[in-house]
Amino acid sequence: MVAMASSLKKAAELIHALSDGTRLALLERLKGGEQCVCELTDAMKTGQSRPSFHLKVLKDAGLVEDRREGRWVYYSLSSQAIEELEDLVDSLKKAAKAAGSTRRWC
Amino acid sequence: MVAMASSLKKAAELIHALSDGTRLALLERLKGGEQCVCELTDAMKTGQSRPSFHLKVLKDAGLVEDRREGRWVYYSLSSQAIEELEDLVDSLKKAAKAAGSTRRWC
DNA sequence: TCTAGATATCAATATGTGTTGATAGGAGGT
DNA sequence: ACCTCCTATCAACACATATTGATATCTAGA
Repeated sequence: MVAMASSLKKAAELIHALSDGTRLALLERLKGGEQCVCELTDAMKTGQSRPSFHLKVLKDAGLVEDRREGRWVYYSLSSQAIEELEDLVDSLKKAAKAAGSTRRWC
Repeated sequence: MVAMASSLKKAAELIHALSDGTRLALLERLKGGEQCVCELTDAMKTGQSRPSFHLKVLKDAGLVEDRREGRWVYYSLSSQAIEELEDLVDSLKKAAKAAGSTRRWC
C-alpha cells in the first residue's frame, strides 16, 4: 500500500491512458503484433488524426513504442508500463481479499 | 484476445472508474479495511458530496461494496471487478512479451 | 413528533478530453 | 526541385466529467 501511495499519480496517469474505448481497441489490435498508423487508421474507419492522437497518449504513458521505417511509423506494445499496472492490480486484489474480516466504526 | 474483445466495453467502463486521482485515493484508503463516508470525507478534507459521488462511480463499476449500519454507510473493496482487471492486464502482458518478434508492413 | 446527524442527489459551473478538418513536417520517388 | 504519400500537430468545437453548494432522504434519539 505504501508502494501504491507513492506512485499514485503515476498510476492515475497510466490508467487514464487505458480508460478510453478507442485506445483499448488500438491496444487490442497491437496484441497481434506491430502495425503502422495507416493500417490502424483503415481498420477503425476514421480520420488519420484520431489514431495518431490516441497513439501519442499511449506512447506518453509508456504502453506502446514507435519505430520509424521510411515513411511509415510502426507501433507495438511495450511491456514496461504494463508491469506497473500489474503491481497496482495485485495490491488491490490482495487488499480486497483481506477485507471483510475488518470492521470499523466512525 | 478474443475474451478481451468481447468485454472491451466492460473493460473500458471498469478502467474508467479507476482513472481518477480521487477515486484511486479512496481505494488506497479502503485497502486498510472498510470505512464510512464521514471518515473518508474527513481524510480528504473536502465537501461530503465529493467522496459520495466518487464512491457511487466505484460501486457501479463493482470495485467497492457498501453496507449500511444505522446512520452510517461503510464502504469496502470488492474483489469481483478486480479479477476482470487482472485478466485484462494479463492478456496485455503476454502480448507485449510476444511482440517484437513480429514485423509487419503496410 | 421534533431535532440533529449522515449520506445521497440535484443544479450550476468549470474544466478536461475527444473529434474533426486543416495545416505542417519528413521521407521517398521522379 | 517537385510531387506524393504518411504522420504529427494545431485550432475549433462538442461532449463528458468533476466540483461545489444546496436540498432531500433516512436514521436514531429525545
